[in-house]
Amino acid sequence: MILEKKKTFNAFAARQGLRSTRQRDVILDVFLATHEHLSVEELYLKVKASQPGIGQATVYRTLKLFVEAGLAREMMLPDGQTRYEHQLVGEHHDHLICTGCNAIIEFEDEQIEQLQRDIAKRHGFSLTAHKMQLYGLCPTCLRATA
Amino acid sequence: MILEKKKTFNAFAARQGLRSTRQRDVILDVFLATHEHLSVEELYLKVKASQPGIGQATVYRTLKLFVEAGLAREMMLPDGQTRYEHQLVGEHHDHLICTGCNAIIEFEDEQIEQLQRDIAKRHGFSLTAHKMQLYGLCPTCLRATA
DNA sequence: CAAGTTATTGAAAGTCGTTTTCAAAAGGCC
DNA sequence: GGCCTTTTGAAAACGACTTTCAATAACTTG
Repeated sequence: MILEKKKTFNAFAARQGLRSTRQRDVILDVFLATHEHLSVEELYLKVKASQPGIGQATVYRTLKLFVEAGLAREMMLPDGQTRYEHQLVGEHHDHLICTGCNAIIEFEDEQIEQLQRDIAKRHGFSLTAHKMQLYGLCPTCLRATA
Repeated sequence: MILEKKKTFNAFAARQGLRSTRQRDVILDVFLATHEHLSVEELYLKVKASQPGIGQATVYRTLKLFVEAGLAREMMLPDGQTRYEHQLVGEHHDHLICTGCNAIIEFEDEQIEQLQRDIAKRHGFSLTAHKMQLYGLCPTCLRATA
């Protein structure tokens, strides 16, 4: 699966006439090895740990490429940092976010997606993307608050 | 209705021990007179037109108060600016956004809200808020693209 | 209503995430 | 290996927003 993603990126790079560099390889490896919703800063630290000397700017630039290549998705939380998560082709999930501990739970709901398509259709829109975040307190934080 | 909102704010101000100032009155008037999803910058320009000398910082500070008072809602679009819209008590709508012309259409869907509550419940969350944006092309932009 | 206390203000400086600039370095092609 | 072009890192620039701070304005109290 990681190999598959690397292929996806290489295909994209070839299509765009991008050069293959050590930096991009490292950043892709680091990104693919994670499973959280990481900020650029966090990614940058991991990258630097594995290859000191790689600059932040390169990490920023490369993550944008991943989005273009379709293997990452940007998400903006109210904390003001852009975070990146893996994007599996054809799959799109949404987020349930705990405002207590910032935990993020992913979910998918085909019924909601269908209703979203209905709404778009009703307004004559051709839908290309959507974002949905539910905010609340997770069971642990609820218990702590009570 | 505008009067009602002013009362809401005054009540909030009194509760918080806030002082009543000319600046806050002006900003509230300007805000209530709008019907779009305005950025702070846009609001600031309108405010300055009506009362030159009011600073940006005051507009930023005051809009946050409106949110706390429950009469405005923040929304962040991918353009990086925070926008504010009116918030009617008990009503919460979502947005359908045209990526061509940036038009914003508001909608409400009780079915989706119910499903959201179900999802939260399933994960043991106590839901406090949600954000949902659908992105696509509006009929006009669709026609222009074709 | 004057005096004192405290909140509020505007301007400017500061933050912080992100982007751009630019010269040096590296990649790919002949 | 040379040549042209992309990519890079460091530092500067950017832009939205927040903070600082001294001046000013709003309540409170006597």
